[in-house]
Amino acid sequence: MSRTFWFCMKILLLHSDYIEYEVKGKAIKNPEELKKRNDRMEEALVALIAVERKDEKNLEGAIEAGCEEIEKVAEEIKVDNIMLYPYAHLSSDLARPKQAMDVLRGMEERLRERYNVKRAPFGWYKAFRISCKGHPLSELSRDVTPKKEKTAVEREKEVTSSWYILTPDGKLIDAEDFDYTNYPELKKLYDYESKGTRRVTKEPEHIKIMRRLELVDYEESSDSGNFRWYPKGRLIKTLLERYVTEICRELGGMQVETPIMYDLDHPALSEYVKKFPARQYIVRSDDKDFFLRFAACFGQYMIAKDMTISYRNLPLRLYELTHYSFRREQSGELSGLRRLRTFTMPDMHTLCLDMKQARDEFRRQFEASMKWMRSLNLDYEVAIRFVKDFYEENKDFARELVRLVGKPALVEIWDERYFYFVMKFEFNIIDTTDKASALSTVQIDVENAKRFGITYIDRDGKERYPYILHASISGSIDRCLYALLEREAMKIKRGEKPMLPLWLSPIQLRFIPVGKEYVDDCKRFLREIERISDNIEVRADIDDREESVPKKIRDAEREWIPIIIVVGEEERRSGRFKPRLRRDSLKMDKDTYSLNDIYRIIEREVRGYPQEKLPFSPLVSERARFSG
RNA sequence: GCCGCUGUGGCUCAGCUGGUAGAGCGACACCUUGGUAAGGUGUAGGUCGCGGGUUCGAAUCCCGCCAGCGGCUCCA
Repeated sequence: MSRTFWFCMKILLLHSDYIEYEVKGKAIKNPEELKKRNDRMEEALVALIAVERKDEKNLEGAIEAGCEEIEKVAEEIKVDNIMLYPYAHLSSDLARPKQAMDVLRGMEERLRERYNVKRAPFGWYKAFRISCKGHPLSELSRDVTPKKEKTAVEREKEVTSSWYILTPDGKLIDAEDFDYTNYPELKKLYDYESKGTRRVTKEPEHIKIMRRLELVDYEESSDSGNFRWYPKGRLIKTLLERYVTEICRELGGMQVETPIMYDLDHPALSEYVKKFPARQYIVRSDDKDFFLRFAACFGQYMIAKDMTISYRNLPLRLYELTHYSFRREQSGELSGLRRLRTFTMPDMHTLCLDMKQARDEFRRQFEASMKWMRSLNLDYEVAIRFVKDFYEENKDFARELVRLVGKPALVEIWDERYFYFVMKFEFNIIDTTDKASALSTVQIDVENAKRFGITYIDRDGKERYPYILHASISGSIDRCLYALLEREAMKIKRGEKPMLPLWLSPIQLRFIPVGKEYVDDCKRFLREIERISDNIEVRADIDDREESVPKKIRDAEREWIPIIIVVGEEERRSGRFKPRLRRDSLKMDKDTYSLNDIYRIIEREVRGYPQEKLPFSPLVSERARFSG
């Protein structure tokens, strides 16, 4: 089973008349400090112990389980004396010395509560003599599986969920009884979230599209779920990153940058990370293990705990674009741009004075997320999740959020809290295979301020723990591209032309000369557009290849280019054009367009969004192909 | 991670009751000098995912591995 880890400490138990040893010399570089060079114990249960590498993942658990085994035997054979004796030869996969010593010391301390305990020093060669009693119970070996703290996943399983639909007019309806006639996608979200079993499925459409459009591709020489981004894909990603960063800064986020890896042994971090075993990439450096961050939480907690914060400074927001976050998902869980092992995500943490302030900030961030989804022209389904008690106290707040989005939302209520938050929302998009994926999300965290020692000084001069909002306004940037492509793929199925929002289109405008003698005219038009634009970068290019006009139009259409202009004698003479406009909404009420009209169309669509130049030569003939 | 399916030129795929490879697109060259979704001809390009095995001989059969997709699981 993937989530069960057998941490094995090896113990050999001997019931002895006596044991004695004498230290001879160092066995490791930095052995334990010696208190005695030799020692002896009568009528002792001798525990020869090897702490294994796997025990390192849960030192406390190893100590506890190891002691339990020893106590069980001590009970049976009725001894009061226990000798703990480090004995490396029982294992070929030893823990590192520091960790092993910690375990042995921990066991000594705990056993001392009920027994006379001696412990042979760690890291020394010793001569020893044991007189074993030889009765049936006098020689036992044990593989010890430590006590394991329950993971969040396991705890979640014990929590029961209730599902409802909350309508904009404030009605909470059992999700099974809701009439989904006008909300087919909300039904898909509910089915996916609550039941999650599907039969007929195929590859999601975005995978072929992202490769065909030369946006993103697999990278076989890396680990699974680590992709390469071609210029057009990187351009889109850059624009998304810049825009979500703008939104977060407008919300008051102070942009910071934090390390991508953290010490696995850090007390507060490890306690937290342990709840998600085997979800991390581990990087080894000298003798230390580091895990790669799966969000920006840690870095920002570490900053926040060292800050001097007054109640007057709240709400206080730290923001970072995690380029990258790492989650070592199981191989079978990876899927195109939907689920990666390495991805980019904005992560903002807002420290709040009290629950009222937390709600106010939550609402602002909820609205910012709505703005984000609108900018990407994405339809989404809203899920809001609460711990039951918290919902009871915040019913009005729930209604308010649903009123803001103006459509019914899926509400999940947990009977108890299994994780760090009391409430969260997500905006989910439904893809071509009817799967739901979360994009924007905000959570109210009531636990981590205490765990990480994040405090502010209140009016009365006392230290208090703030509530912490975790916000990812866009969700994973990679996943946003997945969402864009999937939603366009659905349009293709309905017979509509796919198109990215103009501000994200790698090429917004293409000139197609009818013959090579018109390439110079196209260049002239291109310069003219550039001259007209002031703050806007119009991404325009020229298909100067020696191909037929229909062929070049076909290629431009297949690239989803929103505005295509054929240039020949007519256009050279008049300076007026008959553009192919991919969406009716781009059209103006006229037969022919001037360059100025074309510019105005683009400007209208991209104003207020980040601007980037064309990421390659404006001459199509000069560009190499990246993939199919 | 487990189970299933897939893996053949840059891309999409054919060939697979064993006799060492084909097409279309793309690239390149030439012809065509084009008016709103594929103009024509030709050329080059392949350790048939990787590693073993069976066989006189393996893209084809067997075993192992890797990768992709799907299902389970999972999604901090």
